[in-house]
Amino acid sequence: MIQKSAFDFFEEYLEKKSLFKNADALTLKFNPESISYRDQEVNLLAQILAPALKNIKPSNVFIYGKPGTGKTLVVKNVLNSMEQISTQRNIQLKSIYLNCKLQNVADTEYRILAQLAREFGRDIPSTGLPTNEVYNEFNSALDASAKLVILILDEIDVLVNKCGDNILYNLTRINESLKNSSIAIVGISNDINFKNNLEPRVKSSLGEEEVIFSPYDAVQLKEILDQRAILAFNENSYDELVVAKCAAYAAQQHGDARRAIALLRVAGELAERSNKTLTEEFVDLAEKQLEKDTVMEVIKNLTLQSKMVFYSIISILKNRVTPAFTGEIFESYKKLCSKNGIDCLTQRRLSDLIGELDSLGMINADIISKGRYGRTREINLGIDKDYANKISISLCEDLDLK
DNA sequence: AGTCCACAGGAAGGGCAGGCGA
DNA sequence: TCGCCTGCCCTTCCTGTGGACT
Repeated sequence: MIQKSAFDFFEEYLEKKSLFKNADALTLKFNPESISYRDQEVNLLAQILAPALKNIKPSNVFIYGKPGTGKTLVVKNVLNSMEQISTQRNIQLKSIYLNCKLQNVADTEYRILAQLAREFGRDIPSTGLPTNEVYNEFNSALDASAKLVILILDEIDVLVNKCGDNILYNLTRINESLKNSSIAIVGISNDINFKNNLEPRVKSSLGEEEVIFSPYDAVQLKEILDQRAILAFNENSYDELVVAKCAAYAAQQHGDARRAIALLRVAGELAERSNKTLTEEFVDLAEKQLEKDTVMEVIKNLTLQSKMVFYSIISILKNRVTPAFTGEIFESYKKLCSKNGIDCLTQRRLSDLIGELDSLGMINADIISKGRYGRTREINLGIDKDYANKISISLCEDLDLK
């Protein structure tokens, strides 16, 4: 048999008519002209922020809603419009967007301030300066710019959970020391109870306005997907039922439009690779694929010790139906470490790592009491067992375990 | 009602790497 | 080179906890 060369493959690929007309319409970076079912939220946010165009500091705003409900899209859309107008009319306005979930970028007080100071051209090292000094740098740069700044802190709950709420208090207090500028904060959070956990002094200095985004229902999701599908795919390249199925899947997951769009994109890519039109079967395959991609991505980013702990958990659970407990996982982990010459952490630290694996969804760990036999975590796998076994094999190879 | 177990999880601090200015 | 600052990972020490057992 003559082997097909990569050259032939690419030739064929270029000749073939693609399912996609504009695949970008199904990506996160795509910015639609209008945002369906979010008129109220757009108007409310625009009303709150509008004073900035007259150089009056607007109220701080908190935006709540489940993932994929259009929060970030709406905020970016409103601020784009404001920036267009401010450029046209020479209004001194600047918006800065920071995602507090981005590790090593904006996930600590120091890093956020350093990023902000850099936005104004100040050269701040990634570590080394006292936080106070970075505050001073940012203050003076901001004041010198004589601009009104709207600071968007996306996933603000992640920041506060990690670093406490002091940073929010300090950011709101900056205004007191500014002569020529001011700063307003737009906080975006997936956690609707986020503000309840803030200290009263922070709450009073921060939360002046709130906008709440409710989840999309299946009908709304379908219409959103319909619009994107028309932009993304060529005519007759997909089955009408595909969009409905993607919408239904996403509606089950608290109306997450982001997930629905990703599902449609992956289903399209799978169909394209199979040289077929996009039908319902590819949506099922895409759902499985997305699930696996998420898990693999999480595992790839785990530290060595977290991988060791996860491997120990899979090893214990793979051959039984009953859950595991912290103590036995620690024992198994210790043996694994000593067998492989790896430094063993304390049980205290292991407990934290189990908590982290739980919050990542890799395992389900519930605290239970076994009465006289103590209090512990009851641990089950958060992923499919067969898939966990495959992961355990790949971890074994990755870590070169004996 | 008191005891006991097997942890959970908070607080404090050590050690390290990376960066700065003197 | 040294002292000082940061973030990060980790340990040690400690108190708290829920329910079975006595």
